[in-house]
Amino acid sequence: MHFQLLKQSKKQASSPSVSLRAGSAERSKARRGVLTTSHGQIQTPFFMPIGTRAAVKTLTTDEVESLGAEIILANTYHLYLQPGHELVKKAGGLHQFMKWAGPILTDSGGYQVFSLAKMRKISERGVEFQTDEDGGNKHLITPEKAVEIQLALGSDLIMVLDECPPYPCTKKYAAESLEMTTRWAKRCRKEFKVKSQKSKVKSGLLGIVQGSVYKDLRIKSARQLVGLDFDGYAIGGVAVGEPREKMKDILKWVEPELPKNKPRYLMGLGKPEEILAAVRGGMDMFDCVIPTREARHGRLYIWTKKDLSGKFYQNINITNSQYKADFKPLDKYCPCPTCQNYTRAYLRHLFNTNEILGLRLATIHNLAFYLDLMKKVRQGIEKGKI
RNA sequence: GGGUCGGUACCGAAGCAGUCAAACGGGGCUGACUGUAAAUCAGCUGGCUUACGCCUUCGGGGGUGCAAAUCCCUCCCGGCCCA
Repeated sequence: MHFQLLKQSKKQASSPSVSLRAGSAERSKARRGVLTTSHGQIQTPFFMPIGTRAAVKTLTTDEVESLGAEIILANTYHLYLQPGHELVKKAGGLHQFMKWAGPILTDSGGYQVFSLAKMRKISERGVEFQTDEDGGNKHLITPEKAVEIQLALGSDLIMVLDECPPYPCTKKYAAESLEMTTRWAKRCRKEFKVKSQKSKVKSGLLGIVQGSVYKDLRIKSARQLVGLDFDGYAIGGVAVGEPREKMKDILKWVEPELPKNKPRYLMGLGKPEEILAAVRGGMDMFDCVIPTREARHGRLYIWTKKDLSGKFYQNINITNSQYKADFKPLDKYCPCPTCQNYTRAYLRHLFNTNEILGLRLATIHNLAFYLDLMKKVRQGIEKGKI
């Protein structure tokens, strides 16, 4: 794995045109780069559609690719439970198993254990958990195991196992959690160095900065991880319920600690304006369930203008009665197959009658929106406008 | 013609004298989703009102009773059975 920043435009400074908040036109730290993996290059900043269980829900990989995605995210936790990483390995690796030729990032499963395990116990060893999904069996995922699974899957970008503390949490809890996450990160790195030798895929390993909403803890976490020299750094534990302002603060504290020549990944984000703000804050990688999940729930993102100035999009609920006889295309600025071929009234009808096609068309559009957003972001950076 | 069961809000369906504007489903409306458990979850769904509350409803009409969707009489409509 290799990351290279592209030459920045001279007029880099502040960008009034994309200032998200009047009067807060801070200097943009936006970066354009190229991330090279065993499965191809990715232009940064980028957005990763989520294919948790080796599928971007409702779409084929051909479709995901044609919408402009260069990388997708899959999940260690889910694939470990089903169908099992050994089986995926037997299938020739995740890329071959799911017919995705491009790069894949796998999340470690730390977040899932935090968000959805029925019963879990976190200890120095790792995470013990039980889940209904396999009939209530007990599992132990150690940092080493998380790496082993991801290597077996053949992932291009591997995440360390971390603990994602809930919000709110006490400073004491956050501090102890962060220290353990660092120790886990160290173990992951060790395991990775040994085991990745044998794998065909030249994977990268990314550390995850924690520390909840506490400035000194966030900085401490970042420094510890940078000291361990990972291939990239993620900021985790955000968008877990904390106020918006806190997230901006976290970014502001952590970013200066991260090496310039490594990719930065803001995990789980976000709304278009949050991604834009984070790009300006120096982040390169994003993933979020918003476009795909909300699509399945009828929430669609549409452009209100061609550039990224001001309020550039609208988030509508296609099931609203106002679209009943709206025969306009969903989004007049969008080139996606959904917008080129179908009307709002038809989409609403599909949702209201529970036709599966509605979920697909909506997912196609929302992903197109997010991927186009990133394209505009990249172009904007190149022109020094972001 | 006789018998019998039934007619409840948009639909289906509980309730069978007071705690009923009336359970529960569906449908409809609105909202939420941020390292995907969930094609999921939440709220509203007689009228007026922010609310307290008030008003109009349980096929139509008429009774009994302090009080009726719930009891009685009658009419209308529907299902089934017998002629």
